[in-house]
Amino acid sequence: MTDAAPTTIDEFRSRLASVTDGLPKRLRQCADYIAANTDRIAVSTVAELASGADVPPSALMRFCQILGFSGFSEMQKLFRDAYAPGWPDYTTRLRNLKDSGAGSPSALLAEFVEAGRLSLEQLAKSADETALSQAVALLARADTLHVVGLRRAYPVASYLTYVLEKLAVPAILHDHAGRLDHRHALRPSDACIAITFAPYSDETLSLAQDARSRGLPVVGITDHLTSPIARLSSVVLTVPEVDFGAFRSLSATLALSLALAVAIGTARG
Amino acid sequence: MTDAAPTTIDEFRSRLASVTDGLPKRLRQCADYIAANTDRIAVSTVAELASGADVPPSALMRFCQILGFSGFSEMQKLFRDAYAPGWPDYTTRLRNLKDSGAGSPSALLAEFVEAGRLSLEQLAKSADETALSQAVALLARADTLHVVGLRRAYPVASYLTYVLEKLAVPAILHDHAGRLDHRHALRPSDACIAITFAPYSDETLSLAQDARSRGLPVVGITDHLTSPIARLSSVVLTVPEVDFGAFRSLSATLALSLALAVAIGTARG
DNA sequence: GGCTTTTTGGAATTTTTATTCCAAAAAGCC
DNA sequence: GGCTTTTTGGAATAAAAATTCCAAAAAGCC
Repeated sequence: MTDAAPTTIDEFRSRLASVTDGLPKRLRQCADYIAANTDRIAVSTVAELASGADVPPSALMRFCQILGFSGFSEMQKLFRDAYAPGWPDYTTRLRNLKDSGAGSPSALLAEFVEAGRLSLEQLAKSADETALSQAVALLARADTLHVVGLRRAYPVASYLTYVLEKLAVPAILHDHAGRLDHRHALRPSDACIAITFAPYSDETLSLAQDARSRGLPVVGITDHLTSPIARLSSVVLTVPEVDFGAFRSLSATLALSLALAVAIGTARG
Repeated sequence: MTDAAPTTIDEFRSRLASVTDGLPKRLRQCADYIAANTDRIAVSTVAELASGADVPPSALMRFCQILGFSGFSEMQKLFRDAYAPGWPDYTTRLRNLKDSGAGSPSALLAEFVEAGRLSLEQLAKSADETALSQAVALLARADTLHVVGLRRAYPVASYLTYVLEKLAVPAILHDHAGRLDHRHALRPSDACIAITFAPYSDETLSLAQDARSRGLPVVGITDHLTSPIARLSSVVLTVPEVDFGAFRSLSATLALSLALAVAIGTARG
């Protein structure tokens, strides 16, 4: 109760977690609200936070003291010092880039950077952890992984295959080079990763279909749960990719693919 | 002078820019300091900002009014409210993902998302606008673009080629499939884009060397100005890609490549 | 160089915000 | 059910911050 005040945000979080249980009703409301709105501490007043937590200001004051601070101000100082908004000089710079005129290379770069960043943020927010774990489990116990992705999904498919290979996971990239078809390489103990975005590529769907009818598990990486690949897949991973102009950044898709590959590599030991 | 107060941060910035010239000494100090520290407005007091700008608090108050606000508090409100969509649940969510245990798929995803985001931010901060414009100019007046990038640079090279093709810019991907070599396709009126990261691929360097000795302009996309591709290039674009584990996110490289491709497409009309 | 206008700094004031304290309510205990 | 302890809400107070105002200084003008 009279411990020293947390001096870092990580310390703050663990203190918060350790103190939350065994707190009376009102103080618990404070703890819950603060945990869910940690980011607003730096820019709010006691009254604002208290009303958000639906408690009187005095309750919130007491709560700050329970965490070890002398009062609200001391707690706020921690967050104000650490405050680095999602736009330090980064946003300023983006703005400068864009200001150099619509259509200029710099402005385009700014747009694509922004599209990539948004995609990644949305991925973090919307990623389905359960599906991801299922996909890893499924793919980790397969012998060989068959990766397919064409057109704009091709860079992802090729990188995924590259990383899998580096991790000593047997993987075949079905790239349709020379219209050669390796679908007879699909063995029942294998698994398939199919990547496709609207407009969905027939060749990709066809390979997934083939894998499915041979009894291979199929993991689909696509843009929506309504994508045609969904019906063919055992597990579907959706990626909310933000386009700029007609082109998608692929940042989110690559991040997801990398995570998938490394998780598979780890699971296989 | 008595315009309405800015209601968005963009508006704020342009107001600031338009008002800065023709301001007396002290007020100008305010303008400069605020422009450089916009991000701290939300979490500072008048006194703190004033002392940062090395002016008395009253000067800063006057400055707020010149911008159209009734006072400092109104200006601060703009930034405190706008802060909501910076980290709101995104950072919390990332944290949750990571908390699910080191090595878990979710934790890996969080790491790659973070690596990608950092890469993009650094790219925005460090991008060399001049070099980018030069590269676009050089590539826009070439007949055919020869794109080369192997191993981990291959996904980038392939996507770049895909996008160029979509934009009706003639492009050849030198993918070394079947060890076939297209270097005789290099014509003096063409140009070359070579992408390579440490450890630099010999084949990529060799093709760039060839292009150079035939008098083609070479644009290098690489990790450092000291990269071996730099000596072979007419223009070098560096990308500060953040790795996680042994693998790079490629987000920044792809964003840069996309911007390059679209700028070339636009410049060619 | 004197006069007018603009700019400046700081002290005084007002407003807002944080913090304390205590009586009432609730919860726990015998 | 009465007694003790804990928890709570709100009014009172203290502290801090924002804002105003004005006299002095500086700059501009004739």
